[in-house]
Amino acid sequence: MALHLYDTATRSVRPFEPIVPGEVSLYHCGATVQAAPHIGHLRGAAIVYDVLRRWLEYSGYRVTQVRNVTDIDDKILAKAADAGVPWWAWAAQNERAFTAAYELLGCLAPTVEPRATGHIPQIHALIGELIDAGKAYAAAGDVYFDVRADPRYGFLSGQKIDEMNQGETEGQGKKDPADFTLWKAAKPGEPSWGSPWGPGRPGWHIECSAMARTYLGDAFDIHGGGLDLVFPHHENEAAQSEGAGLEFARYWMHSFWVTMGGEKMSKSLGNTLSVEAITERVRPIELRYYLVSVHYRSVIEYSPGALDDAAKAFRRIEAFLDRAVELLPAAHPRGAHPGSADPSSAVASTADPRSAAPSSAGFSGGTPNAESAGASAEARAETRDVEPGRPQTHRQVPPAFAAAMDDDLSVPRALAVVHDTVRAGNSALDAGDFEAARASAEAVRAMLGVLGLDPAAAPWRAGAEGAADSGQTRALTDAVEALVTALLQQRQQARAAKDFAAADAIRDQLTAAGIVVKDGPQGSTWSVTSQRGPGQQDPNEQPAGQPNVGQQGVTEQRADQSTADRPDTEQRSSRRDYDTGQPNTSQSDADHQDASQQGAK
RNA sequence: GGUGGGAUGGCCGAGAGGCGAGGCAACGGCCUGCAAAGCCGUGUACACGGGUUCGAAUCCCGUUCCCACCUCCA
Repeated sequence: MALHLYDTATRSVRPFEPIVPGEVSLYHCGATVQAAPHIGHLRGAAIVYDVLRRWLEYSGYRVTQVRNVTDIDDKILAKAADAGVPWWAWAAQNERAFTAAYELLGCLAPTVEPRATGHIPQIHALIGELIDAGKAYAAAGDVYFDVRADPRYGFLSGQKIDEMNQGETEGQGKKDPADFTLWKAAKPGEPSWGSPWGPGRPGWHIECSAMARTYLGDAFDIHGGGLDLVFPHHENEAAQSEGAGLEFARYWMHSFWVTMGGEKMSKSLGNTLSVEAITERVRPIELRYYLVSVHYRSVIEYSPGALDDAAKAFRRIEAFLDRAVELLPAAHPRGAHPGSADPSSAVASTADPRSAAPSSAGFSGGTPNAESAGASAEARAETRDVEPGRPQTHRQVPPAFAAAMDDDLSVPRALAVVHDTVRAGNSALDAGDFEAARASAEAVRAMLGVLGLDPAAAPWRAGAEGAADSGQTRALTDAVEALVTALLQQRQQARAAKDFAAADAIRDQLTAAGIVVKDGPQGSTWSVTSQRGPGQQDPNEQPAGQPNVGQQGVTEQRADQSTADRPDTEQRSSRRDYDTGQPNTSQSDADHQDASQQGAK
């Protein structure tokens, strides 16, 4: 089954057929940078489309993704004025906040991220064409779109001009209250650009029509945005572009909102939740899992309990990957071949100097090529066939996962496949069936990659976080490492001597310090956890309030003999490398993030 | 007033005429020195009332409640 998408314009799921075979042009509305983002923005303006783009790319399409930044509008001017800063400073500051949040949540950089103010000439051109076509008219320095001149007006939202609540704007010179502004005449003290109709600035909507045309042409495949943009924003965009004779978008996608207390998250209601507030409670990757785990056309009613559950569900997946790395025979010395064709190893060895350490415990579940031939044959048998001619550079994903994703991005069903695969992998691990376990681990990583949730991929893996650590933090980490290792060695001796009281006392001591110890056949491992895990939070607490929970650490250390003299130390996620040694499975998914975004102008 | 979306087991959340997605929690078991992790097992869920059907959470009619858009919004 090929990709099917729900199209708002037809209110139905339609088979996706791109204009140009093998390529997809995607435009979706990013932020109007009037304030800092909240998690609703991140889902609706970024993560949903990031997953779409990743799935399209996985499916072999070349994707051109345009996510705009609207950096001039009434609210920006008003809020900047309130704050006593220039409007452009206000816009830039918020844009940075959005960018930081997108990155924090592992969103790939779009192909281009154009700003409205960078496209004034294109806007002028479009308005001129609309006037020439008799679809727009100038009045006292303003230019309006003539809604009555557009027979199709309302096709997207189902609104009828005459049925609408006409709580309309101050329309001096408007022919109809529903007419909307293409060009706003300058008011004193406001920024303005010269134009054929006098100085002014673009109205809302026109910038998207102009930018979509600039980067994607007269017709493009998918237009997306939050559901609340359907009307008037997208309706008006379509009217403008079609009015100028452009075909515009073939599919319209709309992501649902995030609610809190049953109501849409919004500034005016004050029920807004910043990324920062949430990442006090869970790690960013866990927040992403939460946001992604609900179908994009369902509302997410935020609750701390649901967030915690999601984080736990994700940790289960992660734990399997860790376990696989730990238990699978390590025979693929990471870092020993800096020139390896495997990008993940290249990234690892440059981004994290510590990864140059000789194949330390738990670092690799790789296997020599000889036996992986069989494994990959097996893996292939149960994975999706990629269409001929499409790049086959990824690990492959189980057919059920692909089917779910193809069915209007049914991520919840896709995640069920992930969890099923995790269970199968854990069973295989228990049974000592390494080939099956390896295949499961590979499949899990492939699926997570599509969702932007592969813990070993770029934004989440070590270096990034580790490198930001100060020397002092590093020293602290080293100290903890040494102390825990020493205690664990004592405990090991006590256990060997069957002095379980002493052994348990040590474990209790560590537990009290927030360190969880796990005994396994290969020795004990430990990890840092907060004393009050997310699950123990009062579910009724005000989530936007002061968070008091530390991050769930994911540091995993071996405490067996080989660890004692291991020179490198680990900080939380710095040792995420789940490469299990499949030959030539390049991780293109892991690479995107490294290409930094040049596009924003 | 117009236009949409929704109500699923203790919680989250898929599904969409027959075969109980998945996760979290709980309980029992296996494993473990004990834990942890993992695995196996355990739940007569589909707002309410009618109807269609051999069969309905899924279709139809009605009812109740919730939300969104029609003004800025991801």
